[in-house]
Amino acid sequence: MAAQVTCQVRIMVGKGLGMGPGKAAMLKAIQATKSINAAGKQFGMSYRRAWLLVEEMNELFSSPLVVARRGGKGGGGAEITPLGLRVLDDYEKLMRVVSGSAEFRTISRLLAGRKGPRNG
Amino acid sequence: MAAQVTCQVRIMVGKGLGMGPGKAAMLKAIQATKSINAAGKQFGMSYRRAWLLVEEMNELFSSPLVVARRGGKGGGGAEITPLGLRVLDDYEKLMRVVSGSAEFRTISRLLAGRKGPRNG
DNA sequence: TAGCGTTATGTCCTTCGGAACATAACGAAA
DNA sequence: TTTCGTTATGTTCCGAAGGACATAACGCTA
Repeated sequence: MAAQVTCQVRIMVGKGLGMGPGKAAMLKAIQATKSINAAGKQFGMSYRRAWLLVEEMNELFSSPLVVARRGGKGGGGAEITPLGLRVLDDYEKLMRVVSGSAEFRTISRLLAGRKGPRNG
Repeated sequence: MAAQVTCQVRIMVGKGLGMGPGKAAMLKAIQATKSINAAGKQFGMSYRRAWLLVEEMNELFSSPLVVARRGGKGGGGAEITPLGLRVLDDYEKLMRVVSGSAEFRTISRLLAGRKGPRNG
């Protein structure tokens, strides 16, 4: 069984990560679960790490991608803002552009046809 | 001064990195310098690390992307194979596709217009 | 044959990202 | 006012990745 060949796109701000697969997945999961905690758990991620990702995203853009409230019904929750939705949509479109490109398919084919079995 | 917004593409094989910015840069530098050692130094990289990158690439594809010889005139050297050249070309084309896409420009603009100054 | 610069490879050490754990704040509902 | 689940934040610990250092192999050239 050959390991799957996939691609990732990272948007860098200076030397740091602005937007990537992890943050995008986090946005999507928050959109679905309305909770930072629940979203993080979908990836086997500690709440702390999930929250730090959200914090990072919110700091990076001119206005937050995620708003959260604590206390109250269900203990609290979170949801993505219109800006968050827009960024998420654009990122996913970009992923489709790359995944569907002839260049990716070419490299992918070359990588898939390698010799021995590898981990992963 | 706003930090520069750039993008990276990573081709993953299973959980591991198949081709990315570092390996592509390494390929390009070897092509230019005909030396793993000299190529690595261009990025302030130890010879060991540079060689490990090459080793990894050669193992990943069905045939090597880089061939090296030791001893002889100049102590030895390295160069990229036709397959290496092809992979490098395709990767660079893919980078241009992403960099030139409307989606990247959109996210880039949103990131560039953020609040406080950041490191990087 | 001695010298030189590069490839090839092993070992130790440091650094850093993330995991694990702990704790406080919050506000609706019972 | 007690309970509950979530957000918010600090501290400590560990493993993996990379850097530093050491050494051998190699083959042309002088």
